[in-house]
Amino acid sequence: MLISWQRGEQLAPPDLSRRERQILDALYRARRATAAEIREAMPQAPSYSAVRTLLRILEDKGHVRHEDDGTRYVYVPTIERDRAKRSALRHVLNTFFEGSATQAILALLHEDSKRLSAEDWNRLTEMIERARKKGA
Amino acid sequence: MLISWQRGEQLAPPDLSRRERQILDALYRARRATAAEIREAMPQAPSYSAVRTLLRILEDKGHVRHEDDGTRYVYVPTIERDRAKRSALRHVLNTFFEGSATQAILALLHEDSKRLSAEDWNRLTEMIERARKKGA
DNA sequence: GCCACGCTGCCAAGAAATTAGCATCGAGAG
DNA sequence: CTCTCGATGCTAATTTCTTGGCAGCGTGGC
Repeated sequence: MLISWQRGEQLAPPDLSRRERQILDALYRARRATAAEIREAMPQAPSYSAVRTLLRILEDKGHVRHEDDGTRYVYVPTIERDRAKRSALRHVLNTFFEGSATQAILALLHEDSKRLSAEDWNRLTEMIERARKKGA
Repeated sequence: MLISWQRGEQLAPPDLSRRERQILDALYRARRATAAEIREAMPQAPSYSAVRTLLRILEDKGHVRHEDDGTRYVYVPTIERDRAKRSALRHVLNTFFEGSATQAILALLHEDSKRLSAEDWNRLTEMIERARKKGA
């Protein structure tokens, strides 16, 4: 059997440990936050001290930087949200959708169809039209 | 600042180590594969022996099972692809799209708009219509 | 000035993950 | 039957992660 990876991409081992990933994800979600805030946002959070250590490590590895806010640090991801976003999407696409955005969209629709309002649907259709023109 | 997690979900620490995730992902991509095949599909792969060990651990943890194929093992994820798929999507949604499928779809369209054929677009529109009716 | 508080820096122990190596076993060829 | 090959089971050692703890520093209250 042949297992192929699509496009030379986040194929590399994540380079982040489990906890590091968890923290980085929380940070992406928050966009910017202090160690304490991140910790609060984490279920089954490790100690405050641990979070700080991990943030320091993430900073070493270049995934995160901090800004001084008075006496404390506010952390921010270094890789732009947008790039990280696309990378994450692509990873899911490659793992579960054979790299096909269309398939993924279908899954998303299926997942959320009950929650969407009429207005959402209209916006969606509109979005597609716009994207279609842009792409063509 | 308040960082909120949406829906009680994969919030738990992944419970899988970096390597375990990597291997499980490869397996989801392949749908079924032997240790050797998985290893070949991994960039910066560890030794064959390591891959086997990790598969055994994944089996212990219940994420994977194996079937005998003659003299060797073929591994398969135990959690249905579909469920894993949804879980992965939701995670990305929560991390980068504020839980909004619509936003994610927009990103996917943006990402792929150049690659889609006219036929793809039609199918997409059709999909939306169908999902819309089904949801309503 | 002096203390309490909130935060940071650093470190070293303990736990977990990761790896390689070796012993084994069964199938098939000669 | 016997040897070889390809696979597996297991385990011990190493590396990396993860954690808590403690010292230090600046700010604000009293």
